[in-house]
Formats: sequence, structure tokens, C-alpha cells
Amino acid sequence: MNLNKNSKRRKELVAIAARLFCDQGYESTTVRMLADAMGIKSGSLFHHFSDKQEILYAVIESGMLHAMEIARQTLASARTSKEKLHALARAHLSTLLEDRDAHVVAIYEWRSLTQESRDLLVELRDAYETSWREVISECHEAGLIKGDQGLQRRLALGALNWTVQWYHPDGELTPDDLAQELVAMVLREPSAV
Amino acid sequence: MNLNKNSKRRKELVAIAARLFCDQGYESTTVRMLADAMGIKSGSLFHHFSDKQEILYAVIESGMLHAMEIARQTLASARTSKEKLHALARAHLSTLLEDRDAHVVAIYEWRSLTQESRDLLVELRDAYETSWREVISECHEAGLIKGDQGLQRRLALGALNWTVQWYHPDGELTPDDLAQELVAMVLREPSAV
DNA sequence: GACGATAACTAGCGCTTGCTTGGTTTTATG
DNA sequence: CATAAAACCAAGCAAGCGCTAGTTATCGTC
Repeated sequence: MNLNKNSKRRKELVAIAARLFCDQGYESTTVRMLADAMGIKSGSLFHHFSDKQEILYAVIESGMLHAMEIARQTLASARTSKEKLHALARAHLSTLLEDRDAHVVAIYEWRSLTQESRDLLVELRDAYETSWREVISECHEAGLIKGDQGLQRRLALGALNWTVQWYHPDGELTPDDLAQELVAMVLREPSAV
Repeated sequence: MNLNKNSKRRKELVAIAARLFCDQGYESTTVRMLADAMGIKSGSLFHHFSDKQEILYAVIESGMLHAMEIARQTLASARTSKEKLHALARAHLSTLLEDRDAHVVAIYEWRSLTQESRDLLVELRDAYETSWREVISECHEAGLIKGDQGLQRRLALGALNWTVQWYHPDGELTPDDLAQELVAMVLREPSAV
């Protein structure tokens, strides 16, 4: 089996798997379907991945790493704590759209990961959410908002994650509108949309 | 096959199926597992349901019907539009907790329904969301809030539905705390928690 | 106590699943 | 241009899948 996790070929395969897992679900996607979509035979799949679950892990991990990178970049150019909150919301929506397949899979197929894989990914997610924790904490220190920070963070992230259920970027609402409205809700400011 | 959809026995079986589907996912739950948990043999399952997918449909339908009933009751005793919004949020959280299995299944296993089943359940869900549409519209007419009503409804329902991911009622936060905070966010009032 | 209806059982069919094996072709590198 | 590594293929195994067919127990009703 090829162990090079950063090979270009592997990334292609992971993206293809993400699409199938997103469209039909992990359990309903067979290794034969995956292989067909990848243009190889099902046996060849196991040259790239040790088993089917590892493909799922790779899909979710790639989505999370990408999300963290985008958040880091977007956050870099934000000054005030309100700007930072907006930056996080905007970055979150960006990855949810750009990398939709992987994130839908992360949300829906968590259960199919082995415990070991789950533990690894929980670490990644916690690292990501730390940015949110810090920024919301800043908003509190700046006096922009009061109350339970953990609750506010979870309600906000919930509202954002749920957008994969209904949001299509070809409508009237832009991702920026969504981010604006969410920040307004969290900071209890009048709606700007 | 037994066609009586309201039999007590069938409701028991549906509740058991809900638990297994919630814990392991629809595709990963075999008819043999279901039958074991029900205390019958796998063949006997098909005396009660025509196929596996019908069990999934029954689980989700029961959760939705229950949610609508709770919402109807809770709404009846609310007077002001703010009270109504709180009532809806509280009712939503109640069913999410009381009937957690069914709602988790509804969220995660939607994809495994046949198109026909999905269409039927979409009608139910739309009927339910109409309550939300009406109440949020009332809040706007009362001048409590401005902006895009559909966006606000979706962000609110998203935040609520996402609670199944993290909320455990044995912590410090009560469901009422959650409802209060959500209403405060939607109506842009200071946090009360 | 015979009857129909309900609910359960036994046995297994036909097919699909994830994965393995053993060997061949392609690609990259010194 | 020789060689190793990477990529692929054809074939198939063992296990498990949803579901069916035919049969037997249980129960209220006349």
C-alpha cells in the first residue's frame, strides 16, 4: 500500500470520495462505486487506502484542515473584536460552501469512524473551535455582549452548520449577508440584511 | 402483513427501531439487529412492516407528528408574539429531548428514504415550519425585529436543531435557558442567561 | 370448541459487501 | 536504459445483507 498521504493522486481520490459520500452517504457508497468514479478497479483502491474507513477519515480530515487554514487567513486581517467575529463567520461559511462535500460528510458520517479516528478528529475540531472561543471572549471583554459564552458559541456554530441544509449560493442572499445577520444576532444589533 | 398503523405493538417496535437507527445509523442497522432488539426473529419483522425503509419512515413520521402536537399545545397558552416565539423554541427543544432518537434519525437518515416517503415528510415539515413563519411574521409586525424573516427563521431553527449535537439536559443549562437565549438573540435583546 | 385473524417461527435464496491475492503494467530515477 | 517503486488489474472469497415462503402458535368471538 502506498503510504504517502500528501500525494497529488491521493488528494484527487479523496475529493472524489467526498462527492460520493456526500451524495449517497458513507454506508451506501460501495468500494466499487468509489473505484468506478476514480477510474480504477475496486481492488486498486486498497493500494491507496488501507480500508474503506480510512477514506472517510481522509475526507473529513482534509475538510477540517482546509477550514482551519481559511480561518487563520481571514482572521489575520481583522482588527476589532466585531471584525474578528465577522471574519470567523465568513470563513466558516466559505469553507462550508467551497468544501461542501467534505463538511456534509463530516456532519453526517461521524458515526462511521472508528473510535481512534474520531479521537484524532475531535482534537482538530477543538483546535478550530478555540478560535471561536477566543473571539467570543474578546467580544465579552469589549463589552459588546453578556451572558453564557459557550452557549452563544454553540448556537452560532449550530446556525452556521445548519446552512448546509438549506443555503444555495445562487439565490439572493450572499454568504456575506448570512455572516452579517449572524453577527448581528450574536451581538444583538439590528438586522442589516 | 399487518396494516394497522396505530397498533400499540407497532409503536413499541418503532420506538425500538428509533433507538437503534439513532445509535448506529440506518444503513448500519440490520433487520437482524432490529429483530433481536424487538425480541422476535428477523422474518417476523416483515409482518409489521413491508420493508426496512418503511420502518425508517415510521420512525421519522412519529417524531414529526409528536413535534407538531407539542407545538400546538404550547402555542395555545401564549399571548404576545414574544411569548409565542419562546413557546415555539421551548416546544422544539422539548421534542428534541423527549423524542431525541426520532429527531436524530430525521436529521441524519433523510437520504435513505425513498423519494415518495421524502415527499410525504416534506409536507409534514412544511406544515410545522408554517407555525414558525407565522410567529416570526407577528414579531415583525409588532416591531420587535426587522430584516429577512426567512433567514432569521432558518438561523434560529438551525441553532436549535444543532443542539442535538452537544446538549445534555443533566448539565447546568436548562432547556428553558436555551430557549430564552435563542429568543433573545432573534429579538436582539440582552442575554438573560 | 371451531374459526378467522394476528403474530410469530424456521429455513434459506439470491445477491452484495469489504477486502485479499497474485500477478502485470506504468512511471520515475540514478 | 536498468531498476525499483507505484499503480493497476482480474478473479474471487467469506460473510452478511434484505427479504420470501411456508408453517405454527396464540387469542378473542360466536
